Amino acid sequence: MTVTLADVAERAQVSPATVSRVLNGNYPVAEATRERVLRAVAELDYVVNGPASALAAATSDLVGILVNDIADPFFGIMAGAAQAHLNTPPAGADSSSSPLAPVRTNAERLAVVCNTGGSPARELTYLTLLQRQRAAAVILTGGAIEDAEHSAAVAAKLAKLAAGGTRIVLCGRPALPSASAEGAAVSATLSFDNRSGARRLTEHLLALGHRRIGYVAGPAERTTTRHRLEGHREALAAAGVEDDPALTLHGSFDRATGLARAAQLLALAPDLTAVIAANDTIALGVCAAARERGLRIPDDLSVAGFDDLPSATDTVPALTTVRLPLYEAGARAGVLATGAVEPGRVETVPAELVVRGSTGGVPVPR
Amino acid sequence: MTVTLADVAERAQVSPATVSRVLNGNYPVAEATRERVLRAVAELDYVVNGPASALAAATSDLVGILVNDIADPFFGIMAGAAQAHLNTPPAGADSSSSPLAPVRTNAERLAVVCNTGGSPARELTYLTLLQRQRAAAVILTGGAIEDAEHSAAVAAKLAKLAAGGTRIVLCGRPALPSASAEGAAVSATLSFDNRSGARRLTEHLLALGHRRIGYVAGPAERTTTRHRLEGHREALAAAGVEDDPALTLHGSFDRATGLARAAQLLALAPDLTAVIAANDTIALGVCAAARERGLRIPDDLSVAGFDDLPSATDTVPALTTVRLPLYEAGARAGVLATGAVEPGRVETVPAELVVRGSTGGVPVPR
DNA sequence: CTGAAAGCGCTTACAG
DNA sequence: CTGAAAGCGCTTACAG
Repeated sequence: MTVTLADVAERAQVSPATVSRVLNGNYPVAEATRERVLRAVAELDYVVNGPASALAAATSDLVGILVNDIADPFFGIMAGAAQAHLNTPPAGADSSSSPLAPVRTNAERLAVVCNTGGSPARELTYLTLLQRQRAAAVILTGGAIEDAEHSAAVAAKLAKLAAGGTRIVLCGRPALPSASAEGAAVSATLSFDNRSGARRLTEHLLALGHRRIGYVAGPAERTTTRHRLEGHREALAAAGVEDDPALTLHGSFDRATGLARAAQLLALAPDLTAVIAANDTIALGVCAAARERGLRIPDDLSVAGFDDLPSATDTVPALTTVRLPLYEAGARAGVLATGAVEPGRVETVPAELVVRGSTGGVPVPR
Repeated sequence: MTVTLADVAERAQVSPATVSRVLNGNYPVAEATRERVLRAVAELDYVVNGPASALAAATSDLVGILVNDIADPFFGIMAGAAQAHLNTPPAGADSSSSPLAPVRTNAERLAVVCNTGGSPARELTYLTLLQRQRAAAVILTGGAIEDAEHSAAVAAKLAKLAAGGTRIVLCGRPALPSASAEGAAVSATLSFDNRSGARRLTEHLLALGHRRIGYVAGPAERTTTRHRLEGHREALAAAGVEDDPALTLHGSFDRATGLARAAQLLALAPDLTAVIAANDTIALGVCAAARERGLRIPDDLSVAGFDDLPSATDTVPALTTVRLPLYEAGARAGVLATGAVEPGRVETVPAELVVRGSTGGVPVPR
């Protein structure tokens, strides 16, 4: 019923092998033959059978992109950028004029975004599914879960994936120990400089005179949460400011957390003059909590976020935050997932302080 | 090198056929045999070869979700919901206790999100790639491009996909003519009631006394754009209010469009008392433009959006908008993509007016 | 309940 | 430059 390669071969009066060669462009084929085959392909509206091709060639063109939350633009921006750069020709190559250029409509890599929803189990499940599909590459985005057992399971899975020829790229996730077998399996790591960014943000607040600073952190078990919190604490320690544990509250990386935790913090410690959110989305909730309490930003309360998502400029005033070049990082991850890199490469993505209107001086006591 | 089903069979002292049966749980197997096989699977850390399995069984468990912009939560919310409901057991089934329950870690469907970026060519490319993978289902989300040639190409492709056994679900996209072969190929359509929602929104503004209403529309060639605009115009016509073509400007569904177009509108027609944005993201840009011009919302200018994204409540004041149950719609699409439905089903997703602080009475002339 | 065997639709040495 | 043939790793009637 479905048209197969054999049908094309018959119509073009050549062997299946020749059709395969024309389609893949990996062997020389006489121009006249080539044209005959292409005409037959067009006439029969032939579409390669992906599984059969993947089985025979022992490779596939599937690239999996794992994200923690697909509804969060933090991940959407990275995933979209990665996907857009998966088929970027290596610089200098001019495939359009090469006589061996593959002609498949399907020469393109299929970038697929897999949403773990932050669940360790689903992360592993997706990795297995991608392993099963013999994916060409896997890009893991965002922070990792810090649970010894889970980390070991992921590392082991990545090593197996790599052993099977799948390229692994970490984007926004700390590098695995490079000495370990698992670390060596990772093709490339783009690690975000969360710690430095967070430190600079807190230094900014300290410079403005703030001493009582609330902190709404993300899930306790994520690397992103820990690194940002550590940067914050480093800055406090360096300035000799007490780090009151009661001023740090954990939650999810979402608006609801910001709203709830900020409300708690403000009720608990009315002397707070600033609240730092672990990311911009949480910061939106913090701003909402401040509004509910009738606090003006930044006159009564300074608020800051992290990431510099597009929404950071939609609050009034706009959010002071730490900019992470998410699009650029995602794009780079896409290139690394396909290009030829010597494994084990680690690049640090810089985090830049962006001061806007939501932070200001310490309110004068009334 | 990689462990195959034959290796498992050898270790478990059974035939490959038996291993396959245990793994798929589609044939009765003696309990003792079953256990032996499972032990061998675990010991060898066996992972099914997806392509081989798909080739032999002539099916795959890939489900493609096409989105126009993965960085936009409008799509992220739907895609995430769909993905989360792809493996929902049909109501009433209790698979956990069935002795025939498949034991593959990989029984799950692999939901993959494909980002077209709004490009017609990429939409077609992805459909071909999914066809090539013999996808179990394809969910197309968001508005369609209204270009006769492209529409025909998509419809033809969908018909072929369906002929190959792929289930097709449209979510947030108008139904194809049900009489046509292509329409019949679509398993289910969830069409958003954009027109009514838009009409109700404009009626709300008219009831507040607004007569000069600007409109920042989406891309001219998308169904979503057209339907929302038609609803707006219906309301104007019904109220006998002139529809000044100069007050409608087109752009993309993004913040930058809202900012630029609103600035143009306000410069062009300073007598505007309200601006409607085709979606919430555009509305954020409209609000920014109003701020830049020193206009207070809603005292000087009423602003409204569409979709009721989470960000709609982060503006100050919160955005009046039209709520689309995106999560619910995506979840339903996920269920329809896997469950057994008689093809051709069409469901309308209601759009509900949500009045918040960004719209108010007409400003008193000063 | 289990096995032997054919077949799914490609790709790729191996010859020529 | 082209073809015949083996093989990729599964699944599934067909027998028993």
